[in-house]
Amino acid sequence: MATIVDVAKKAGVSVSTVSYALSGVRHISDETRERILHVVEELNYHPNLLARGLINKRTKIIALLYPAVASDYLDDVQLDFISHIAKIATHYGYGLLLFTSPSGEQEIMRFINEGLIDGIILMEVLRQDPRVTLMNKLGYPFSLIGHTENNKGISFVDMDFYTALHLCVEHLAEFKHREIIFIHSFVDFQHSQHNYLIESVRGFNDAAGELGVMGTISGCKPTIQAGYEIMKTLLETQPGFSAVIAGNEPIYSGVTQALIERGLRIPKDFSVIGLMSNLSAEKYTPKVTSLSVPSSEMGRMGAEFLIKKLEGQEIEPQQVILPPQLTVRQSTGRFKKRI
Amino acid sequence: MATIVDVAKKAGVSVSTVSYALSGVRHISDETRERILHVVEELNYHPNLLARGLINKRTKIIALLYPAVASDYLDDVQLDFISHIAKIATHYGYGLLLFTSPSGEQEIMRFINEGLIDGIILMEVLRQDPRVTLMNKLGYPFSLIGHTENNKGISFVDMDFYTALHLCVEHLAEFKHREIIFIHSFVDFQHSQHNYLIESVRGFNDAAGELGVMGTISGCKPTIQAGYEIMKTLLETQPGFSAVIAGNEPIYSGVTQALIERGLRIPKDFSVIGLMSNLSAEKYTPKVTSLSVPSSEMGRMGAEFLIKKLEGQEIEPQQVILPPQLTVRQSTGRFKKRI
DNA sequence: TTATTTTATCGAAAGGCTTCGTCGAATCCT
DNA sequence: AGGATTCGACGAAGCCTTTCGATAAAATAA
Repeated sequence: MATIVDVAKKAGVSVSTVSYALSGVRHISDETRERILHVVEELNYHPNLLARGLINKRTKIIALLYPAVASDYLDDVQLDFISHIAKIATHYGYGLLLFTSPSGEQEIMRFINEGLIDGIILMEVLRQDPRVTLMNKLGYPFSLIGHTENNKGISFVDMDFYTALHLCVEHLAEFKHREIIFIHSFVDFQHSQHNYLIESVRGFNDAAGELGVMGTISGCKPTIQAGYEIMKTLLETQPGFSAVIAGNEPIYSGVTQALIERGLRIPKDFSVIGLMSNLSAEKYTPKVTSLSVPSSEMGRMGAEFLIKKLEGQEIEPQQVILPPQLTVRQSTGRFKKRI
Repeated sequence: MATIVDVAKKAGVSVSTVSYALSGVRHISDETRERILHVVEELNYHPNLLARGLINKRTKIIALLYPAVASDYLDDVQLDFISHIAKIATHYGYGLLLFTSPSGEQEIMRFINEGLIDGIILMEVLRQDPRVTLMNKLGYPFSLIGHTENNKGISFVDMDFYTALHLCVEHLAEFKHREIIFIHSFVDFQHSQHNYLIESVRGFNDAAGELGVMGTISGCKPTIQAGYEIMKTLLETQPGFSAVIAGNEPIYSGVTQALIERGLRIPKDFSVIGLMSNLSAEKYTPKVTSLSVPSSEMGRMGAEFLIKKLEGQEIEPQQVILPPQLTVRQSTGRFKKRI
């Protein structure tokens, strides 16, 4: 592996000259530069990033702390975030380091102190997130996918979940549904500090109130099985409802399975809206009327906000809350009394 | 950010003493060590990974070169690989750097020469892969998900795609299907060097020959739309067939949509096997009889093979070809003449 | 008691790069 | 022509660790 010394020797110049020739920080005569560049090519020289990082305190590596999911897998939306963040990072010449988000602040401190990472993108942010508080205090560069309660000086991108659920209810109300159930995914809602959950619930309740429909909220683990079971129970215990908003893809799938088992057809007998990616929504038959998180957009922005901050291009924090988009496909229809 | 010098000063010892106290390479008296450890705690000191890496030539970072898919998204199986590799890496204290696989060998050389990465995991390997040749020549640590033609000295994990497709055909033949179509995903099959594709096709053809069924091979882009269109065409031009093996999830989805549009029911009128993850297979109604790549297993092994090599635990190359597993669910059934 | 080994710690080099200060040579000005 | 600039390139310091060789003190052996 060739070092800068090798290049300098072979080109018959000093080490610093090589450095300047490559960085352009100081002027080097055309002739010398050409010669150096030639040797660089010849030896396939690439500056050692460790040595360079040791000096600039910049590594061009950012970290994505993604949620350590209980179910051991990431859902379609989260994966969309990740792949788009990776794409943007690569595009800007950054490496993306993947870590399951540590619970403790200690762990975060370690990452930061080890000097390997220029900045952090955080997912699954809580309303009051100790990780955010910590990084803010340390003045460490980061951006959020999601947001906290107090966002002063923080760059983030999120979706407006309040309006999102409002839209869903509106859509169903237009189809004359009078009893709607929102099955969201949660672990422990009572203590949940996830902003998107709280906002979703608020939007759902407000819309139901405003539009005079009866809205019920239910929740289960984000698995097909759980969605299936809760839906089966609901069909027995709550005879009046005719529409469901499924909080994510597995739940949607479980819900439909319970419906089909009951002989209920979508959308003739029953309407279902799914919160899932557009790609997932197209996979089902009937295609799913879906409220899709603009994950590619959010991933892109989350990454760009951080990178721009690192490059010193943006000093003002960037805060974006994207509008939700309801795509009406074929899983929702006009209300018909259940038999 | 505290450095080792700060620790040394505060503890009243030399820098090297601190280093030894922390690494345990040389003995340091209990008393001194305690004192140092205490200061370390106090200052929240963490060794700078860059400085350390500059010396040991080890960074505890591995890179995953994942395929740069044209369709701009990764499918369920690939995502499964990635999330499991990330998990294992974290578990062993390694960071996982994500890169879309560079086409050129130049790019790979750059990664290696920059000294940031200890080893590489390669996905979407070709039969004769220049990247593999290169890394072999350089003696650079790597492992493969998939394998090449000549695997001497290479660690890899793969699935037996020959047997996989053989199993699929067997299953359909048992149900008396006499005309089967295998729709795989490809970009340019003529020049494809993907081992899994070649093996799949071979397994399909051999099985068809042995079992006396008529096997046709078709291919399209891995999108729902493409699957839908090719299936629609096939239904018109090739009246006799009653079963399809869909090469991946979007194709499966497109195929089913074309069938439903034609009024053909699964599995009553038509059988479909999907090559997809078990999780995806469970999402559909009817649940999909699927040939699932053991992606979690493969991701785990791919990562472990590399890490063990890096840690010097395994000198012998590890080569594993996992058996395919056909899970019979509800999308396949006994042959019935199409009307 | 002197010589020898062991123990506990220190100082300095090395790893590869960037950057600051410097200096000789070439160019300019008056 | 002599002094002031500019140009082109060099040497050395510094970033933070690890590690090798060395040293003084303590413990053991003769």
